[in-house]
Amino acid sequence: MQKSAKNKRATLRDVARYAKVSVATVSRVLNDSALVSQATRERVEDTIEVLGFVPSAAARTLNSGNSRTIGALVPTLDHSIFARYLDALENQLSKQGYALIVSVTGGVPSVEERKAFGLLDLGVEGLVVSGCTHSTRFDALVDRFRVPVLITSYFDTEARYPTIGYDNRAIATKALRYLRSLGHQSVSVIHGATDVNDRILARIEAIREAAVDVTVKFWPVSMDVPGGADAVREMAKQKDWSSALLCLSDVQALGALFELQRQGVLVPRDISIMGFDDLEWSAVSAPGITSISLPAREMGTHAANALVAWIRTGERAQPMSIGAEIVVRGSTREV
Amino acid sequence: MQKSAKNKRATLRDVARYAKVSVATVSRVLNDSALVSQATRERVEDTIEVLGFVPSAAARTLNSGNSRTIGALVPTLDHSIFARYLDALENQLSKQGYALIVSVTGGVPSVEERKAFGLLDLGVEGLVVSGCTHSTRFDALVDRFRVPVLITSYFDTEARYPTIGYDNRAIATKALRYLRSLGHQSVSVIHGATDVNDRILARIEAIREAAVDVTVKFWPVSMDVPGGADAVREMAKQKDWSSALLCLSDVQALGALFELQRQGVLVPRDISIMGFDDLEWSAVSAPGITSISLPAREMGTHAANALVAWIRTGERAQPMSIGAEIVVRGSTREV
DNA sequence: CCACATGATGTAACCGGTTACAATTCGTAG
DNA sequence: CTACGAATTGTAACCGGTTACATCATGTGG
Repeated sequence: MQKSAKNKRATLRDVARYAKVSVATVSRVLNDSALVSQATRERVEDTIEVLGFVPSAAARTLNSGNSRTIGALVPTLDHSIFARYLDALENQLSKQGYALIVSVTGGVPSVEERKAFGLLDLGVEGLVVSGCTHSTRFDALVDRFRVPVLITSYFDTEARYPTIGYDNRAIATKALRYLRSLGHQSVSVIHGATDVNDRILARIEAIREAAVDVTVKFWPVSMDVPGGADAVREMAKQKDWSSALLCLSDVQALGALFELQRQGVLVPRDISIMGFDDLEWSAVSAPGITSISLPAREMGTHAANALVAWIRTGERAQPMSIGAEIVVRGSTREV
Repeated sequence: MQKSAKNKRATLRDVARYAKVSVATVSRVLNDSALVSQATRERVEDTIEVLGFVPSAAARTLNSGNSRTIGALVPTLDHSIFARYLDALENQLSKQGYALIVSVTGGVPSVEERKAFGLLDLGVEGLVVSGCTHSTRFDALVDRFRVPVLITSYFDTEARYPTIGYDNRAIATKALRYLRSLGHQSVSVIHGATDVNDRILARIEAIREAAVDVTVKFWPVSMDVPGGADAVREMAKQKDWSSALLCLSDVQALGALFELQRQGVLVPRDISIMGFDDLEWSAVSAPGITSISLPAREMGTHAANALVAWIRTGERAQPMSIGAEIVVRGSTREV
């Protein structure tokens, strides 16, 4: 094997040599910058084709300084809210020429730090972080890399970074008020773990502190369909029934609904159920589940736009509250 | 402002100058390569700390040649199978030091080509592509970049690239056989669009060609919960009932179940329902839906391992079939 | 026929790291 | 006291592009 490496990719210099022009000319052709004669341009393009030349992203990044990637940190992909949000985020970023690098943190702060470092180390131009409590080490990291950071999934003008998301406290209060307006005086709140999920935490705090004349009891279970069923079974065991169930996630609401049906309890005649997230099947279950619609796609799109604008202009993004609406369906009734 | 740029990030040369050592020494400290005296090392580390120096990924990539990223092409993130698969893929890649860049194609070949190019252009070291029909332009692209490509979501030893996934034909046949074994002589197959989804296509073909003594009728609807309900409504309208419904996606099965309940048809007494994918709520609906469990996580993990091994060793990955099991629940009965 | 504008192309430095190889220092065996 | 080798550290080339600036060939007005 001669020094002409066996199957390394061709470089710009190879093209230049082969086409008998200078590297500058090849570069000009690549960036179709004005001043190259038609004849030369064609010759170079042919050579590029023949050699199967492909410019190196790393080299380009090295002198332009931008990697055209942004990083997203999410607790999990295996939850439709995050998946849908990322779907929209990727879509919008892609339109603006950015690629999305996804890192899953499991909601664990130490993992989040590690993954954030990995993303920054890779040279992402910005970071979007979803719903987790951030550490001072994370902040130090961000300071160091001087990179725009956006927080999503909750809205808080006081936060260290611009937030784009739902005002979880307001939403939760709204839900509780709604149930109260239907006449429910006692509400059982079914929710997931609070230690790794500050969205849930915010909702719970708001409900606890709400100046609404309702007796509230909290039922912590896992954040999935079986969790909702578990909560109902526990209520049955303790013979502790409220007239309304407020599930801080629709998956739990579905589990609760199924379990109540299994036990012969009629919804909404005997018990009303209200969920959060407005997942697609919440509209089609029997009865449909009254829920709070969180426009995850909208959040993703806005986050993409805000972050790219921030990167382009250098002006810090503004916090943005994404509205959420109560979607009334058959699972709740007036008492 | 002097030439000492205002707030550019510090470079390795800055550190060298400031610590009064050579660039080579700084580089050695960074890669904690053996031969640096303790004193020098500490001095350099302090300087790095003081200047807040952060090595540039692009520069590293430029001479090492590897970007430590791999790209994934998926039709959508907004579907739990893909989200779960990516979750596992990211997890496993991350363990091996690779970051995951996600691109969503919507199942459109032209978009797939464009996004594939974007990923390759970014310098990904490998590509994992899920469930879409690939074009010759895509193949040309891959040839050109000489990058390992893995196909997931279906299994086919004849394919142009190594596949890691479910043998959709075998699975579909298995499902049909199962229904036949329960005594069903006529089966209505509810499925999504076939033009953008070759997994569904493979299942349909297998069912059509299966040497099983069953009358089959196909009901194409949208691939979501409302779609399943639509199919049932259409059956009601046409008064065209089979004793069993085979839904090629659990979301459709759920829609069908809800719609049947709404119409007062009892499952499984009047009609049996069987789904695909074994989504989490399939276990908790009332009745639970008999389904085919597709271990998406397992597929993601295997794909990650196979691709990384391929990149490391240069040896083409072997195709791998991921098993799928029938999970029997209350929605099917013997007739 | 010459001066100068204009277009096309080449040269070489630079981006920020890595690394082969040279150079220097120091300890100590001869 | 000298010499040789190990331990450190420095120099400069290189990775593969971009780009400021120099160079050169034409063309046109004076």
